This record gives sequence, structure tokens and C-alpha cells, in this order.
Amino acid sequence: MKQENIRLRNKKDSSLKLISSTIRNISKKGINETTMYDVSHGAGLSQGIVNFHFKSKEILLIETLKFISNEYLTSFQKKIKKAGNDPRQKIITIVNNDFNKKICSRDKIAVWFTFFSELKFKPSYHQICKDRDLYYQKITENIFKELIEKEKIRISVKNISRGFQALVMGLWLDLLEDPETFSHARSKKICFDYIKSHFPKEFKGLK
Amino acid sequence: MKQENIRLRNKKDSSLKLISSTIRNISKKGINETTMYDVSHGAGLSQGIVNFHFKSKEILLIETLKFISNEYLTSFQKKIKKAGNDPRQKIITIVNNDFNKKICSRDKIAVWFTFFSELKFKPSYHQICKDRDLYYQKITENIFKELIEKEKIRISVKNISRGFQALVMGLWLDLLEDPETFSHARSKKICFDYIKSHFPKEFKGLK
DNA sequence: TATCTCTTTGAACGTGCATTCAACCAAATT
DNA sequence: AATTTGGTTGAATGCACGTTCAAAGAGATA
Repeated sequence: MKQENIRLRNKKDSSLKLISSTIRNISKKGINETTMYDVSHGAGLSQGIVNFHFKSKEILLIETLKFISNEYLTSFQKKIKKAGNDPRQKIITIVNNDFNKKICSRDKIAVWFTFFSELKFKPSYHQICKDRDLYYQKITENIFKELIEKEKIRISVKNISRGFQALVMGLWLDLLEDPETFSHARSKKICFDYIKSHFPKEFKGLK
Repeated sequence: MKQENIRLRNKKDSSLKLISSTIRNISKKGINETTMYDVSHGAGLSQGIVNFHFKSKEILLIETLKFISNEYLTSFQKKIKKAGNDPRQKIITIVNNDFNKKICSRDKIAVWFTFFSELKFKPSYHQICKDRDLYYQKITENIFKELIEKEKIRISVKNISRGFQALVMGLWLDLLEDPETFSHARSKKICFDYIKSHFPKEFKGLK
């Protein structure tokens, strides 16, 4: 087999370094204060390089959002697959994934919320977030549907599922705002309380 | 009684117009894209005026955050007072206030999330939000404490109260992201479902 | 080894924006 | 009515930052 192309590997490497640097910088000072110089030097590279890899700052930002979104989805899919068919196990897996430290480090939450705050007027950000959202929503709705059938309660799947997702987002915000008071463990506990309160039979023994 | 000072009134008026214009502009294009020119002309005034009323752009932003925060708190306090002593009525009032259209218009939610996204590195924003948060938290914890006693269940006041607040924030984010799908009414319904699931006896008849 | 191609460097450029300020105007004070 | 005080205007200033690009460096190709 042909030896791997060094240039190509280095190029990918540089791109990745630039995106990581972007995440760190946005988390530290937000988009406005993050300059192209900050990004390139944070990646150990020099000034003009960002415009070579990404045509503009805007495209760099879009690629950064795609990166964390993709990272989230990949992890989500992998773990949900492992969880098997039990809806109980699946929802536990989702909570664990949503508050997994790689997926929702404070840096990454900061980046998420930076993009959320611009969704309203940046169609490209909106699209990326919406795609992730729809996927998440589709999966969780199915899980809650199964749980509702098992528990035999009368409640809207859409609403319980939306409530769950909103709760997770609200807890992410808490982790961003007040990392001293809010831990990943506490966030999970609150999610499990939400689930237990709706499905007391199914989750009786949980935690 | 002495006639009101016209200059003072005009000055306050201009300040308010500038803050309103700031809210509209931030909602429309975010902080970075909102220029001092945008703000002043949106208020029907001219270029240099913002630096006269507020020393700098940063101070204008802080005052804008103080404004919406204060508006929120004032409305919250007024309504909670009216609600009387029944914890059931009080929590219903809070939900109604949180999804009151003046308090959480899409413009204002956009502004809130813009500031949230910068909390991490802007101590002045952090302080304002934290103050509001603590107040809200104090009140809701007391209400949930009463409800827990009445319902005779075993659950952490802190967590249920935090969960509630997180849920509200998550729903605000939904209203921002996807105003077609999410209505204020639906958000309230989801909040009431949360409350009902924890306090089924107390809220049996609700909606 | 020589030539070609692609990545990186960093100085130079141009623009957009916050801020300043002299001149102006209107309300308050005398 | 004359003078002072304070809000408003809009052009001028200066700087910070995104982008460009010629030159250099390093890997691929022959």
C-alpha cells in the first residue's frame, strides 16, 4: 500500500489545530474578540494561514460549529447503538452522553452558546444546529413513546421529549454560568429526576 | 409643585431610546455587527450621541443588560406579590410571567442569550445575571419547599428548583431558535407538566 | 538532482468602526 | 433680554483587524 501523503496529513493537522484554537479562543473571549492572529498563533502557526485553510473568518466559524456538532453526533450515535433496545437503558445513555465531559466541557458549552446567540440572523449556524436538533429529537421521541406505552400514562410525547431536551440545554447553561455550583453529576441527577417523575414505575430503582 | 425639568426628561428619553434601539439591533444582528451608528440612528439621533449618554459601547451594553434584567425582576416581583400566599398560585404566576410576551419577546430572548454567551469572560455581565438568578432561585426554592411539604414527597428542593429554572431557560432557547414550532403557550404547558409530574395531588386539576 | 507543486510566513494594505470634539442649538437661570 | 448650562450634531481621527500576496520553505514528482 502506498505510503500516506505527508502533505495531506500535515494539512489536515493544521486545520484541526486551527479549529481547536478557535474553540479555546471563543471560549476565552468570544467571537468578536477572537482575531485571526489569536487563532493562528494559538495553533502555533502564523498570521495569514487561516485564510489559506478557510477562506474567511466566517467560514472558519462555520467549520468550527460543524466540528463540535459532528463530535456530539458521533458520540451520541455510537453510544446509543451500544445501549441496545431497552428504552430505559437508551435514555440513561443519552443523559450520560449529554453530560459526558468531552462532549460538554465548559469550553465547548461556551462555544455552543456563542453560536446559539447568533442563530437568529446566521442561517448557516441555524441549519447546523437544527440538523443536530432534529436528529436528537427524532431519537428521543421514539424512546419516550416506548416508555409512555410501557408505563401506560397519558401525556404528549412531543412535549415530554421537548421538555427533556430543554432541561438539558438549561443545565448546560448552568454549567457555563456557574461551574462551582453545578457539576456534571448534579445535572445528570436532575435529568434522572425528571424522567423518574414521569415514569415512576419504569425507573423506580434508578440512582 | 415645581414643573418638571424638560431637559432632564428629554435626556432620560434619549437614553431609553438608545437602549431600545440597542435591544432591537442586538436581536437583529448581534453585538459585533451592531455599530454605534446603528444604535443612534435607530433611536432617531446622531452618531456621537451614544458616547455622550454612555461613556463607551461596553457601558451601553451593560446598561442594556441591566435594563432587561430590571424589567424582568420588576414584573416578577409585582406579580408574585399579587399571587398571595398559596404556593400553587405562586408557581403558576411565575410560569405565566416567564412566558409573558413582554418579558420574553423574541427580541429580548435574543439579547439575553447574547449576554449569556459572554458571561464567562465578562464579569460585569456575570454579576447582573447572577443577581437576577439568585433572587429567582430564592423565591422558587421557598415555593417548592412548601409544595414538597404539602405533597409529602422526598426530593431535593434545590434540585427540583434548579431543574425548573433550567427547563425555563431551555424553553426560552427553543423560542429563540424555532419560533414557528414553539409557542409561549406550549412552553407554559411543558412547565406545568413538569410541576404536575412532581406534585400530582396538588396540581391535579391544572390545565 | 532538478523541477514542480503546495503550504507557510509575515509584512503591507485597506476598511470599518469606536471615539473625539468644535460648533450649534435649546432650555434654564439671572 | 442676556448669559450660562447642557444636549446634539456630524465630520475628523486613529487604530484594530481581516485579508492579500510576494517570497520562502518543504514535500512530491521526474
